[in-house]
Amino acid sequence: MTINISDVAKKAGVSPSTVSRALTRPDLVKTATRKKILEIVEEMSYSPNPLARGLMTGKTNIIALIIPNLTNTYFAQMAEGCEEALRSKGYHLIIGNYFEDNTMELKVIDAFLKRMVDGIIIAGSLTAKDFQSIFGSRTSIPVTFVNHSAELEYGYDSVIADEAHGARLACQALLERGARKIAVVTGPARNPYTKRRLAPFKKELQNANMYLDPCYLTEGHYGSIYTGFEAMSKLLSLKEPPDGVFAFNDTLATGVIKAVLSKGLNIPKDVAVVGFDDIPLAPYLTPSLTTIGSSSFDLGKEAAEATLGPIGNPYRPPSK
Amino acid sequence: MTINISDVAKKAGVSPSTVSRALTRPDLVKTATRKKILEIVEEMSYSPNPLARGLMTGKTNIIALIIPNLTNTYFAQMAEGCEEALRSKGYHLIIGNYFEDNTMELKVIDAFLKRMVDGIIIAGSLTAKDFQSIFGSRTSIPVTFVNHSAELEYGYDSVIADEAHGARLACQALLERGARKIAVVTGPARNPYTKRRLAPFKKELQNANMYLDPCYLTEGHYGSIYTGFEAMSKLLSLKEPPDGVFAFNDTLATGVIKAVLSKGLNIPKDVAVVGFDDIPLAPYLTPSLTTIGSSSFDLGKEAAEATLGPIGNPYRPPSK
DNA sequence: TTGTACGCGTTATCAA
DNA sequence: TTGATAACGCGTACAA
Repeated sequence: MTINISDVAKKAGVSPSTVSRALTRPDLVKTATRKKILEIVEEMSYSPNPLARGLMTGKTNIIALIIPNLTNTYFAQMAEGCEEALRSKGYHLIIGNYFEDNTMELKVIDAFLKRMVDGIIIAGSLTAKDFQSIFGSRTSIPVTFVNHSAELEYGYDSVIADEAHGARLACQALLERGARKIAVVTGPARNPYTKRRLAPFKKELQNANMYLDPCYLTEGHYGSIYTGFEAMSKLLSLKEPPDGVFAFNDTLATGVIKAVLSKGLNIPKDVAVVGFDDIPLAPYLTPSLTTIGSSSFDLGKEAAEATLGPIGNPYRPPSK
Repeated sequence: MTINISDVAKKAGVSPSTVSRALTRPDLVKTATRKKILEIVEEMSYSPNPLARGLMTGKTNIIALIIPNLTNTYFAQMAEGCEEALRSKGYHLIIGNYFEDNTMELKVIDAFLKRMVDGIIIAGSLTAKDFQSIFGSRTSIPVTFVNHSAELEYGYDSVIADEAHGARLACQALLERGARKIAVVTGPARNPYTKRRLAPFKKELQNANMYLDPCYLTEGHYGSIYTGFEAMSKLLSLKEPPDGVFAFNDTLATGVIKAVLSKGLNIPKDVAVVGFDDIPLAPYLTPSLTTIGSSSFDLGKEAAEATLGPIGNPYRPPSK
């Protein structure tokens, strides 16, 4: 049926092992033989069966990415970053979208461990601590956490955006625009993104001798524009509405802007709005959304590279 | 190291083949033995090595999705639809994003064929005809085309949105809003999406005794908000600017809106804008974008189901 | 530098 | 209904 290594060997007048070597460790094969073998490989357009190869090496050349959803451009970009980095090294990206359902997140990871992926990138809600206690005994493949800060102590790699810096910049941006009654629309309080953005933001406010009034602290959901709309609507109905808002991601910010405009207010004259993350849409929202970047594409790329790091790349990537 | 089928067999006091049967075709095994085997499987938390299994069966339980990018929510939703459908049947989705580069599209498909995926879903620029002539001889796995209309004749499945209907609705929506000088911002002229939307739109215009003035026919790129902005800016600088615009997807529409507003014009009073696709962001753009739906999530789901159809599902999906 | 022989973990075949 | 044996296609000791 499909052509295999012995077919090539026969045609080249060598043994299968020599073909194998010519493909995986060319330096072990005499130049002449190697050249001939590679020619025939080309000619017959042979390519090694990855399943058989995997069975021997214990590798699948597949990396899994765990994310809450794909329609949030933040994660879509991250996936693109992963894919680009992986492909250049002959690896493939398998998607583990858990649709914002934490129970499903565990099932998805479980399935990937069974599937024997070569590495896992977790940009989800699971912490290294929990991963350790749930899956730790079952695997020794590299796991990289994205945007979880304290994972190193558990022996996992971690790639994080400098969110503290971003949060401080966001605060400064609002102050520069003259905002004095500053509110925030955060994601869920227990979410690590939220924590890492809120604390430095508050601290920066204090540096300016201000503080975050508790009634200006509202909460939405990172995946839902609507919750941003709701939160901002509430803020605007206060007897003393804010004149500056920091939305904790651009999804929320989109809802915030909608709420402001639907009350007939002007941005940034009446209310200044600053978001986080840098989805490509941002500059085209009307009015333009001021956003603090934390390129998720780069984050994904770095996570992929970190994951491949310990694995190395024993086989040449599919040439051509 | 990792536990295998003989370990289970030994503990259960049966042969490996019986364990295999108990797992893959339970009806061939006596109830008592099966029950005992499954218990032990559970107890040892054994799960079959997918590589070895694949080597025997010739299946990987992986389906590839070919798309131009992931940051366009249209395709992100499609991927989500695919993944949901696949996971429920024990399959996995591997991402083939070709970053809008048609040369890369071919390489990506080539890589997947080598990887021995069980099926391919192509939502890209490649037509069935070209796929046939380039890869036809190399594979017998099911291939499903998304939004390419004339693929059946080449023996491939095809899932398409009813774009003609959508285009007609878009036209009607503009007319109802009183638009009489109607322009379009299309994607690339040779793109199949463009073709399938443009013709019916023109025809519907004719039904209203109007026609599409060539100078109102502008072209952008489906992946770029900015080209929509540019195209619309051009239209607005005509001595007789349009009072209604059909943008061929919501990415373009976003740019179009930005262009209109930046000229100080009002939507929909001065210019009515209608888009295509139904990205979740649309209702939150300001002003709201009128959009004709063609749910890409469902499209992806249906494509996945069509792809699995001929494959069937010989193994029970990873239980629990 | 190359070939032989074996093993990776599973399913398929066939006989019992 | 079950077990023994032979594949699947490859990489790797080991010997030559």
